[in-house]
Amino acid sequence: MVTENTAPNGADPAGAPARPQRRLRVDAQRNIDSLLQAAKTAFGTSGVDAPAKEIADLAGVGVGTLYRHFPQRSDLVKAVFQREVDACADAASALSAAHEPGVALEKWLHRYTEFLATKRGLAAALHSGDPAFDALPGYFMSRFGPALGSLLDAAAAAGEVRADIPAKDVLYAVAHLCMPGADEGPAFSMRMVALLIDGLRHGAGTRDS
Amino acid sequence: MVTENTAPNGADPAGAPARPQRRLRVDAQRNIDSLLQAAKTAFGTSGVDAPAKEIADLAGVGVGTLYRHFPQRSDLVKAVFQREVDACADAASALSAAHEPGVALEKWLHRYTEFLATKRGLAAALHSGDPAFDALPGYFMSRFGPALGSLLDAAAAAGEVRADIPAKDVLYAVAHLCMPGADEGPAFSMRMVALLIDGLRHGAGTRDS
DNA sequence: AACTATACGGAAAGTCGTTCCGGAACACAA
DNA sequence: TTGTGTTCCGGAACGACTTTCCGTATAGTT
Repeated sequence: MVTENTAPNGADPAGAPARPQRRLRVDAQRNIDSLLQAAKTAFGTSGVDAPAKEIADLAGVGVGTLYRHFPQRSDLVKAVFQREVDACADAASALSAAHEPGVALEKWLHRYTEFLATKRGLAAALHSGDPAFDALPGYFMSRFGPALGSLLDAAAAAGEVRADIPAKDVLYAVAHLCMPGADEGPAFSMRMVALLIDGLRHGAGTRDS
Repeated sequence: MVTENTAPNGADPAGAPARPQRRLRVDAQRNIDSLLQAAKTAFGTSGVDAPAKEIADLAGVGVGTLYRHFPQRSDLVKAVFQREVDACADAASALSAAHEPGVALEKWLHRYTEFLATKRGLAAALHSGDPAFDALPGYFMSRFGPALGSLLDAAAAAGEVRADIPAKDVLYAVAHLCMPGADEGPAFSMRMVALLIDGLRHGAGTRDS
């Protein structure tokens, strides 16, 4: 209670990221940014179990600073995850403003695929049973669902894609495509590819096979 | 090369569990059994990351003994996993011999569900990208596929279930049902439940909906 | 400029995984 | 049973990493 945690956000991951109660000192904010950037990089190269020292060094700060802002390791993982989810979700409206609906949709799906590609290690952590991560899948959907939903709606309104596919299905389909584990086998992936290529884009009203 | 690894089995996980080249000393075999039992328990209570000391204490041996038989942590995980897969798969023929085909199938599915329930933590490890675990999903299928297949065939021959459902689909369906993460949501589970209840058991020839 | 609250850095302490080796236990033969 | 060679056990020792702690440095304020 005394020294209130002034970490990036004190809000629950599922809710809107509330503004911190007290404004952070500028160096603190800068270090937090550096840490998140460094953590993202380190997670990519050394996995989510990258040593704290490695992350701190990469960020150019001491380990004490890391633990000041992210008392638990899961806090750092959550923050990185949310930051990247936000970046990817926000890209939707930017793309939507800069391109035709169909193009925006296509570009965003590529962006989303990139996002998934960097989450190979994180996915395992998310499903590891640690209750600290319970809220993240919900956050994932709450951000990506509407983001893709509006792209899909716009494209459908422009007659470029069919309108009967829920955003959620597309999100899951692509997510499964990018998970080459031994889950469903190639057949599942093929079905999903078919859904995306054949079903989504063309057939805005007609559909064979 | 000099001191050949005399761990539980030197065979590849996907193949048949070959007999060790040299016979183990009885105390060694006993300790291996204790370790596997202890590891199973510890994995259940503390997750797959349970401290080595905890497992060794539970087995009543020193940590040195643990590392003698399972030089890598993944070796222990693999051994526990395979042992439980084997136990569950072997239950199929036992049940088949002791019960009517329909009952045997039902009982085995319950047994399989139990198996999955204890693998919550293991599943995360399996998909963590560690190449040591790459072969396990294949082993999983190579044991459970035929086991369930024969149960399914027998039940189908007795006219108690329909014959057009591959064992693999049932395995995946139940596996998904038992994974309450944020993967597919309740709708997916419902579809799978429907497949199992409605599709599998009744409708051995007819099917509504 | 002086002052205070906040934050930084890295040393130190604690925890856990892994290695190592002296001694105990086993298997086998006589 | 006793002897002998081999295998195996146990836990201390070592190293890597996580986490805490506090003297020092700096941003923000008057």
